[in-house]
Amino acid sequence: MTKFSDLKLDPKVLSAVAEAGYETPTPIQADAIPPALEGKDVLGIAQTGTGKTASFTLPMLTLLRRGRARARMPRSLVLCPTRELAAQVAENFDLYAKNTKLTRALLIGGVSFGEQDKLIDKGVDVLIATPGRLLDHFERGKLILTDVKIMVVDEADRMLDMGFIPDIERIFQLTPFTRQTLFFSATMAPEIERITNTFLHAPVRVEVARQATTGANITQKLIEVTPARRDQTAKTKREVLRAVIEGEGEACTNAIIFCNRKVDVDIVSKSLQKYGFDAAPIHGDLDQSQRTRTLESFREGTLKFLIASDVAARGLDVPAVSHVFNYDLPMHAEDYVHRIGRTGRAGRKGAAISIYVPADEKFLSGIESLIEQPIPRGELPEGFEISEGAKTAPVKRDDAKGGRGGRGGRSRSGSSSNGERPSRSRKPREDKPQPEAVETKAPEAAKAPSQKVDTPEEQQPERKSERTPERQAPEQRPAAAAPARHDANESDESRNRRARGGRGRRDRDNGPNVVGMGDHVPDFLTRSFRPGLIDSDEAMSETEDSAES
DNA sequence: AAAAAAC
Repeated sequence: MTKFSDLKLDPKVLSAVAEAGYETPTPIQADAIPPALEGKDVLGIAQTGTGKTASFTLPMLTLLRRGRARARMPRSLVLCPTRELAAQVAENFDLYAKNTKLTRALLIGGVSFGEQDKLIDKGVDVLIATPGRLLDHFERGKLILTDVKIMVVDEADRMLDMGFIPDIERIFQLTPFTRQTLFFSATMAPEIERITNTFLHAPVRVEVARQATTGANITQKLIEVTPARRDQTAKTKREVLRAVIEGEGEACTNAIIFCNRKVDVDIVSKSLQKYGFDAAPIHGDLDQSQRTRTLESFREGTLKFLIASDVAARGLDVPAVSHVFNYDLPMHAEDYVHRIGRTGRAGRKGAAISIYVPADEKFLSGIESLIEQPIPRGELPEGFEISEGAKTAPVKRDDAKGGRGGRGGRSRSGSSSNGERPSRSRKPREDKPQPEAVETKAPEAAKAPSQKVDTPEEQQPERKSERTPERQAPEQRPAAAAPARHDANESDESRNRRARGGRGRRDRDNGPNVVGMGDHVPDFLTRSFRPGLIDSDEAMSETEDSAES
């Protein structure tokens, strides 16, 4: 069997590989490294998790050992679709270059130019970049690409998905025709084919068998959920998520929870935090520094639950994730494979549990036909019912918590988006028998305290002095205690809701009184609800709105 | 139909 030592790598590079504990190359490494070392173009068709990064890093370093970088003229270029992937490649580079004097710069967005400029000016051997920032540097005249000897395109199909192909073509054209190109893609879409035909010269095609789409060591499960009412879908899914996580118990050492939308990443993350889970969000709208920090702590194991958009679906190397949860089924079947591929890596066991609602039917059938098998249906842990079980909320209710539960159930009705007043002025439950509506609300409120009701309070002690959280259902607290970023979401949502129907409805209900209501509103609010922060904030803004209209 | 990436 081939060893790294058989591969004609530079001794300094080889020693770093050995020091990192690697002896035997993966198939793609064994196949791609030799032609790359010969200076040939390589077209690698491989998924992430196959050892792709080293398959271009090691030959690059070896080839670059001859020669030196000149100011502003990098000698090689690695392009990645996301900042995190670029950072990861940079880490790999550091690892394997540590015994050499080769230098690199990481050019990604979201961070200041200063440091990057400095490195470029000094001259680096390798630029690792996302396309936008690279072109930005170029357009500012900071960067000369005519000395690029080796160019790597990583995750080309994802670049395609993300609309980067024009940028990639442009960058290709800025580099010398004589460069060596190493090009990696998980699939060969027609557009990818076209690019490779245009920019690669007689490439050696290296293909690793498609990852068993669903690694045998990954246990998959699908939890079917039918929410009681469509407008409760999100809340129900959060309940189910918590139940499923808790159902996994100790087996779940850490997990990535995927959502399709950034806003849901924030909401789910915040919701889990509120229930005492060690959770943090990651998606493209967050500060790069926060993204980096969050990912770092997740890797270190100090963060247990990473709530993620598909920014984290592919390529992120987090060695030991015990679980992947799909809060949303991905819309693209491919992404399902990528997402669950975050667990069960390196031969470890993994579990992938997905939440399914009827609206996901299209996505599910796409996934199941891609992986050529049905995802085994699972059940919710004890206390929950599924399938027809319109409400997945537990039917049982802990009497000891009765008072709190009842109260929580009531105040929760509109708490999640500050929609108290609109929903309150709505004709009560005209579409539902009242008892049922009550029943769907009370159980969660009752269940929540039985879980970790005290934890959120411990986590947010600074709020205690301002309000009386112990009298409020957990679901209600965070809106006030939430970080500013999320508050913005919440208030947007509530603003929209008011704009759409809340106020209109109330106008109908209350007639002209509404307009002149400003001074009276606080009174009715204080009588009907706890005068918490949420309510008074809401009262303020709505009062102002009303006064203007 | 959504996310990601430049400022």
